[in-house]
Amino acid sequence: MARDARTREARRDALAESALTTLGTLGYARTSLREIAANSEFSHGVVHYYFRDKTELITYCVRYYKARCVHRYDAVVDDSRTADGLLAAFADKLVETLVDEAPMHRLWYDLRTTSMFEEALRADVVAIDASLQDMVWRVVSRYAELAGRELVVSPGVAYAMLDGVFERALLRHLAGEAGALDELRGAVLGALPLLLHAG
Amino acid sequence: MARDARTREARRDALAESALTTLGTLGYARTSLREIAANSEFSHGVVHYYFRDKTELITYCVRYYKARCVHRYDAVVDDSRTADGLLAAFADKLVETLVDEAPMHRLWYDLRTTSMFEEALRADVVAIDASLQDMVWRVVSRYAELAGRELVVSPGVAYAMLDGVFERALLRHLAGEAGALDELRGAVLGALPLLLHAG
DNA sequence: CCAGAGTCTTGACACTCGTCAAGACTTCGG
DNA sequence: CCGAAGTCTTGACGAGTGTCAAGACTCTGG
Repeated sequence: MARDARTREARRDALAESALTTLGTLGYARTSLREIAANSEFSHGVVHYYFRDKTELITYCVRYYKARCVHRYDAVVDDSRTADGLLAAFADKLVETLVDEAPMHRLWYDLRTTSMFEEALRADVVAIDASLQDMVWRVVSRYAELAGRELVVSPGVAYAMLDGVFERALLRHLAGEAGALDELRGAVLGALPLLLHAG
Repeated sequence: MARDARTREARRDALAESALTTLGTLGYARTSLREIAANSEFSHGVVHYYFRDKTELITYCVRYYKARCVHRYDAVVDDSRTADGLLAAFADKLVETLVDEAPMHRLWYDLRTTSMFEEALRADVVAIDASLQDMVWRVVSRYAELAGRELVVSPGVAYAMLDGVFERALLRHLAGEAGALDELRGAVLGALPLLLHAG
């Protein structure tokens, strides 16, 4: 009989979970449906039972991924009581997530870059990028508020700069460069104050 | 008879040229040797006459690409006589190259991201990244010199921040967002002064 | 308990890929 | 002008891909 819609959604999520694991390991281009299925408890044919095609699965994954990462630093914002405390906590959290979720982060950069070539991904990537920008802006603007000073950059520029620093750290970390994590922490501690108005 | 070694090198360069065009259009993952050959005056089999395998061709392309882009802003550095003049010229040049060579830039980001998954690319990517960092540092340090002030960021951080801003602008430009170019120019004009010591 | 709807597996399809071998074409020294 | 060395094309191969259809399995309502 018709299975509960909730169960069906659970199956889709389970496949998305396996897909994200595979994508984080192999990257977007080298991930096949058979490999995703092999990393799950199902066979390769079942994918087309729950998803129309590969694109729909990937898109579903991307949204699934987004939902669980855009509030990663909210606790830092809520719990910090001083500008310096927020800054230190944010830097530490960035380092932590870079290490703990390196595959997911490189997957995100992979998807974002791929969207420069494949229009099918573009809309979702742009939406996630905006969410990440908001996430960063919550941190940065709270930081300015605690410091009692104005910000001299727009949300987009603040996000772009921090993202550039993070992407570089991820690349170096994955390349096995030992100093990458400390450089990330130091870069954030040094860079965020620059975004505040001198007065 | 044995063809001139110079001619052989010219063939390799011609293939690299076609490969770069194709890579810039389709991206690393979707570029096949047949497609590269189709964009050249040769047939698909000739690739293995001049290159051992696909990896060697790609690697050759990457080095070929690097050689012609890492001195892109040297004229800006050499010709500018004031800090503000250098800043404006640099911002304009960034916008210009983003527009004129968008496919090459997205290819670079594609290769860099792919190197997070494929170790074969990593060494070359790290080398190019270092060259780009040097290129940016030549601009930034000359800017500080002309301004008569010290820089408060390391070469790595300066590069990462500018690169983040540029990558974001490229993404938005390719997505058809009209304001991307002006935002890039404005971001650079606003951000570089922040890297100078206040005193 | 059993018929049937729902779920999942298996195997096949058409296609593309990198690679390579066989041979045709080109060029040039003798 | 001929033969050989160099250059290039053609066609094939095995592997891997997304997709889908046919059937086996599972579970539940009557």
